[in-house]
Formats: sequence, C-alpha cells, structure tokens
Amino acid sequence: MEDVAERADVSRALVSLVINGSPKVSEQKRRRVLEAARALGYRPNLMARSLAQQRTRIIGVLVNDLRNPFFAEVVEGVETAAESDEFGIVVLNGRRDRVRELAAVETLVQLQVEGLALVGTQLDRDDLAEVADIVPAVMVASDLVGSLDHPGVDAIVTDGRRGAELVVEHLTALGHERILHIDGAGNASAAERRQGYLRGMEAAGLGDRADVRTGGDDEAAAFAVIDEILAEPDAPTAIFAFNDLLAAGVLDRLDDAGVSVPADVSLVGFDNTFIAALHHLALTTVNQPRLTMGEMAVAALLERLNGRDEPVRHTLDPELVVRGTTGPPPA
Amino acid sequence: MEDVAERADVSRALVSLVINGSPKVSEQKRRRVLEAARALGYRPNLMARSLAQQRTRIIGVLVNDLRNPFFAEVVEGVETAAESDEFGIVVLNGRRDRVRELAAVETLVQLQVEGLALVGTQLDRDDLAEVADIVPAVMVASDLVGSLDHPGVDAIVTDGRRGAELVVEHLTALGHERILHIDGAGNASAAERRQGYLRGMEAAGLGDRADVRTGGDDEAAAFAVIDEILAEPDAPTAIFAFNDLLAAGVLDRLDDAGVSVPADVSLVGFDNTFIAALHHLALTTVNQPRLTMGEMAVAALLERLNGRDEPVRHTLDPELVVRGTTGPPPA
DNA sequence: GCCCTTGATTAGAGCGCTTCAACACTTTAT
DNA sequence: ATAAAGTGTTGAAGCGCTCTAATCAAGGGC
Repeated sequence: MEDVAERADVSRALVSLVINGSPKVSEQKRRRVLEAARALGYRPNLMARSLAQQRTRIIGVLVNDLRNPFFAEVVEGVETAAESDEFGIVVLNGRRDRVRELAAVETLVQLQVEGLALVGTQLDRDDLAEVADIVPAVMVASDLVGSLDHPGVDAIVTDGRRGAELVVEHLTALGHERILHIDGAGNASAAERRQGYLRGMEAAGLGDRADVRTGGDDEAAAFAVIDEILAEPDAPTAIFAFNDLLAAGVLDRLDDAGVSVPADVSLVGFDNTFIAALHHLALTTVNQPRLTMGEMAVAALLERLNGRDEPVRHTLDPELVVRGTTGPPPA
Repeated sequence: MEDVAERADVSRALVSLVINGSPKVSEQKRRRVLEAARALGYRPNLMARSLAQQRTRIIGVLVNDLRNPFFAEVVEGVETAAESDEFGIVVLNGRRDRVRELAAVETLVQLQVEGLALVGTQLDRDDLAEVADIVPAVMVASDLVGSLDHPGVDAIVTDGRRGAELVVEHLTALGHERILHIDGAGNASAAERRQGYLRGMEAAGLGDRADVRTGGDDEAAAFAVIDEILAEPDAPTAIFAFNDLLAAGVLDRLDDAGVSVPADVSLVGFDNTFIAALHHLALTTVNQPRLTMGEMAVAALLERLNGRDEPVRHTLDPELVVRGTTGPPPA
C-alpha cells in the first residue's frame, strides 16, 4: 500500500479511500491510484483490513456432513444470500463428529466470523449456549427441541413432525398398517421426525403398532436394521427412513434380500435430495426447501447484526413428493 | 490479551508465549496465565495473529461444484491432510462458473492463503498462470493438458486417458462395437477422457466408429443428447458418460424411453461416487482415489512451502469397477 | 566476592490496513 | 473584504497480536 501511495504520489490514507470506493476522492487522484495499484499488482490484505475495521464481513458455516447432498445444497443457499449481501463465507466440515464440530466452531470464532450458520449440527444445548454467547448463531435444518431456550440462537427448520405425519398419512391412505420407522439415531432432526411418526400413527389409530428402530444418517446405517427386521415375523409392509441416504441403504439391502419395492414393502425417505429423483430409485420422500433455508439463515444472521435480540424461529412447510417406492401393501 | 496479562500479572508477551505453547515459560506462570485466560474467556484473534506472524497456516480450496459428491470427497481428503499438518482450510464453491471461480481465487489470495488447491477447476491456462505467480497452487482432479507449462502449478490427477481406455476395453471385450461417448463439454477433465476413448476405439480397430457427443457434468446435460441419439438410426449399444452424474441422467432418460440397461444398451460412468454403488443403479464406472488425491494435494503444497520449486505432477491409476449396467450387446 | 552463563520475563517495534481529527484550499454567503 | 461552509487530502493513532533484543534474577566457577 505504501508503494502504491508513493507511486501515485499520494498518502496511504488516500489509497485506502480509493480502494474502498469512497466518494470523496477527486477523479484525477482516483485514477492515479488505481493505475498505480494495477501496475504494482496490489491486493489488499483482508486480515489487516479486518483487524483495522474491527469486522470481517464473514459468516462461518459449519456443516454436519458435506457428502450429504442435502447439506451441500443448504450451503449453496447460504452462499448465495451471503454473496448478495457482500458477505463472504467460510465453510467447515464437521464430518459427523461432534468433537470436530466443536473444534470447528472454535476456529470460526477465532476467525472472528460475524455470524455462525450451523447446518445440521450435532451440538447439544450446552454447546450452543456457549457459542451463542460469543457470536450470533442460527441453526439450520436441525432441530434441537427447545433451542429457543437460549435467546442467542435462531432456527430455520422444516417442520419435521409435520413431514413425518404426511408420510404416515400417505402410507395409511394406501392401506398400510405395519409401518416401521428407522430413525436418525442421535441426529439433531431425528427426534422431531420420530415424534411426527408416532403422532401420525396415533392419529391413524395405529398407535400400538408403532415401531421405531435406531438407524443413522447414511446408507451403511440401514444394513443391520434391515437384516434384523427381515428375520422377524410380521415384517412391516412399509418403512419410513430418516433420510434419503438411509432410504437408499434400505433399498439396497432389501434388494439383496430379494424383497421388492413397492410390491412387498413401501419405502419413504426424507429431504428430497437429487438421488431420490433418480428414476431408478424414484424414492417417495419429503421435500425441504433447501435453498430457501440457507437464504433465511443468512437473513436471520443479518437481522441480528442489525440489532434484533429476540430469538426467531422459522418453520417451513414440508411437502410430500410421491414417487415410485410407495404403493398399496401386498394382498 | 491485555486483560489476561493484567489479571495474571505478567506482560502481554508472556501471554503470547503461553498461548503458543512456548517451552520457556515457568510452570507457575503458565498456569496463572491459562487460568486468567479461561476466566476471561479469552480467544486469540486469528486475524491479528496472522498479520503479526506473516503467515496464516490456511490452505484455500476452490471447488468446482460442491454438490458433486466426487468433489466433496476430494475436499475431505484435503481437509484430513491439512488438519494433520496443522493447517486450516477455507473452502469456496465455484458452482460451475468460471467467473465465480476467478472471484473466489481473488478472495482466497486476499485472505493470504499459503497455498491453493483447485479441485476440478475450470480456470484456463492464463488464469492459472496469473494465480501461480502469487501463491503456490495445485490442480486436483482436473487436467488442463500442459498445465506444466507453468512452473508454479502442480497437478494431482487420475489418468483419465487410461481410465477411458479401460472402459472401452471392457466394452469391446463384451462385444460392443457401436460405443458412444458423451463428454464433459468444457469441463477440465473432459479432454483427457475423450482422448482415451478415441485411443481405445482406435486400438480396438473401431476408430472409424468413434462417436463423441457434447454432454456436461450433471444429470440434466444428458437429456438432450439421449433424445437425439434415440432418434437416430444405428443407435449405439454402449454409452460411456463423462461422469457418474451424467450417467445417472442418461439412465433416467433411457428409462423414460423404455430402453433397458444393460439389455439394450450398456452404460458406464466415471468417478465411482456413492450413487454408482447404489444397487438400483449399480453403475459400472471408473474409480478415482479421491481421498488420496486430496491428501496428495496438500502434500504437494507443503513441499512448495518448504522450498521445492520445480512443478510436480502425480498421475494416479484409475480402476474399472464393473457393476450391473454393462453386459453383452443385444443379439 | 566477582564475573559469566543460563533461563525467564518484558518493552517495544512492527504486521497492513482504517479512520478521525486536522489541515489546506475553494467556494459561497454576507 | 471577511467569515462560514464545503472539498479533498493527510498525519498519526490504533486494531490484537508476535518476536527480537534487552533486562533481570539466580546460580556456578574461580
């Protein structure tokens, strides 16, 4: 910067003004400075700038698992919105590990991010409370029931309970009664969907037939459960899996076992990721408006930065997407 | 920091030493400082530290498209390796747009990253030359033929030519002669695979039957091409798609048209992403060692930082993974 | 008892930038 | 003509940290 100033024969202060597009610079000097900057290949040092400005214009994004296309798309929503508000984002990947998530949050905080978007986070309430004391945070697509306990955390979620109810309604309408749910284990959205499932079963008068098994959030998690189920008498005629990835695993395993879908068993996922749309899977699932969720997360964060201090929670509507893996139960 | 120093009744300098784990601090003071830091919730400011240290220990990662699970896994490799070398990474998403990639590189440079991993980048040679003058860069999983022109750019690639040859060999061994390639259009790995395909056809004595169509790198890109092909006489008996995503699109469209795979047409993808492994797709494809690639990228960058200044290029071996979408041509 | 070494601690400059108050110079109002 | 107001520019302080060189205290050897 010094060099640029010298070459343009002005002060460092003026260079700064030009670089930041201040209106109170004469056209003549502006040109001289820009010219010098280009000639010298000058690039402002973001670190120094942030330090001096006492703000970074960076939003930290912590993602549960980048390999899950669902989360990747939420991140794209965050990215788009941040971009249009002239914020940068830094994405860190928790890779399904809570401890790693904690470390990532620490890094982001030290990076002085101005807001934190926690996408599908596994952090628990205490973790969140700690985080929220330091920096505004918004949970996206994960729902710690009662996250509102802490006034520093906003939430953008799809109504998982309602989504699960839609699934059960769809299946019962088709005539299913033995409907099993393979849940998301410790995943942050698991509880809601489980509840929705149970309520749906209740509402359909099938409360006593409700059956929840512990699953997980990827394909592999399905294998053991399916093996177990198939070994039992009275196998379910329909399976509602925690998410699309898990459902894909279920589909694979059923396939291995020679069980055909939906003739023998109906199957439903959750998230409506692109894999559900592949014709060869044609998975019936529940859509979440990912991009919108990402965008709303940024909006919530910006509101915080503009002074809002009551927590906010946006619950979006899920939508059942019926494809080819559901049908009437076998006769 | 000031506050911590005061509370522990030592100088700021000593606090710095403690935080950075210097060995030359008495156990007594170290404890006092740590205690004070905890009590005050002190967190070092990474920006300030980087500024003072004149290094950031950050590797910038520019990804072509985060939604493509292939790239997401390469990034995980980068992440793992960076982590174990005590580097942080900042991931930016180009979202398939060269201009956005350029902007992202600029951001990363201003962030003062110490190295740049370009995962599946679309940047052209001139762009790269410019980048490489500023910061060590390594291309991963994309192959600008002749990237070695510029001594500042390393490359970690899977041998796309060989991979494509493997595909053709597999298909010809099955008896196919009318093998069509839907390429990756402008994608940086497209040229190599195209060449491999052509060479493979040549080697099989089918040089005059080689047929390359312009595709792309996602499912949607397949639709128009397939419609076109099906309308032509002499439809191919095998299709080699640029990558798994594209292949999935091909599969969908063939399905729509009532063409069955592999009975009527055999299909091969590339990348061996998890979707290829789903039983319902069971896509024959070519594996690339993603994690290894990411890790090698970091290794190359670190070597640069340690003084190496000749460019390096690692070419990994592709591996054919035969699944259910390939079989003998129809009688 | 003095000098030297060793080890622990600190003062202070500096990293690259922003920004505030002050300044010099015009223009306008009186 | 003079004061007031406006423009464009700059000097210098400060953002939170690191790190070198200097300082200080405590032994050890003679």
